Amino acid sequence: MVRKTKQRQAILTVIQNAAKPLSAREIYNMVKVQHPSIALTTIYRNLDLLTEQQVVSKLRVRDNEYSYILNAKEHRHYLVCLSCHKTVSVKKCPFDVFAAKVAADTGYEIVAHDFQLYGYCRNCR
Amino acid sequence: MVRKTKQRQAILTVIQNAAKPLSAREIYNMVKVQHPSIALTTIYRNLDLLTEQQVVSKLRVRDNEYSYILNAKEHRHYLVCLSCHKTVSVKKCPFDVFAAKVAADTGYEIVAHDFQLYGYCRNCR
DNA sequence: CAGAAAATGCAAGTCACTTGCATTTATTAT
DNA sequence: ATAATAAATGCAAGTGACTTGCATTTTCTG
Repeated sequence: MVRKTKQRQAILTVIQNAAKPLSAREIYNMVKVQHPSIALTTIYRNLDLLTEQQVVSKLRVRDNEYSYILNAKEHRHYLVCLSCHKTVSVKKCPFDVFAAKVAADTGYEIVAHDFQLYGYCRNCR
Repeated sequence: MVRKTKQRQAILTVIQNAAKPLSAREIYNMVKVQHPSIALTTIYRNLDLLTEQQVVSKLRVRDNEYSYILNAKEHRHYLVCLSCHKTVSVKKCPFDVFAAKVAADTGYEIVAHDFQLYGYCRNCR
């Protein structure tokens, strides 16, 4: 049973209002303005929960560096600028078709995929 | 100037003889048999170097969990069993065609991508 | 409104990886 | 070969993200 807590709502509000994907630390700092006593633990626990519930996506910005973004209605992938971290989403996931073929070839049941693009945005080029 | 050291060669040998991708810790444990005094630091430094040189690929098994695999001649992607970690490679990278379109749509210069499939192998299903 | 379960905050812990630095070792120029 | 020098190593300590245990607080349900 998942309860509606002030902390959880504050975290979600921050993510909803963000112009870009935020790291756990950034979310922590922003939520702290309204909830000075909130613990980092709470941020992590809620981000895990929200990710499980598919409310947000945990996005890998680079090795061991993740940020969170509100989920679009449909499955999305992201293109992250290596310089300024500006992120845009890619409309269509090209892999659903591909996945079926790989499954047939390998005998694996494919249940998930990661796909992430990296580059430089117009400004940073 | 990159030198040929015993440690570096031992690390590479371990990776070459491995039947599956190995984590830094696994490599450390295996190299230690021949080089008991080797430091974990050395493993990490060499894995970074070998990755830069594109001798090996750093493969993300899951969040914050990486393993290393000898590079094939060509660009590859991998399909990892979530249960037993058995890994197979996917022959063709489906992304090259897709990339040009995304670049045109977004104005980004795309320099890298991650693509990883997850599932269950025949045995684990 | 009471009781039970869920969530929080705090402190301490873990784990992978990094850094600084003195020492060793591989290459090179002699 | 040998000495000079630059790279690589090993060790110890540090970092940073995230986790865990536990007592306390809060939400929800009956």
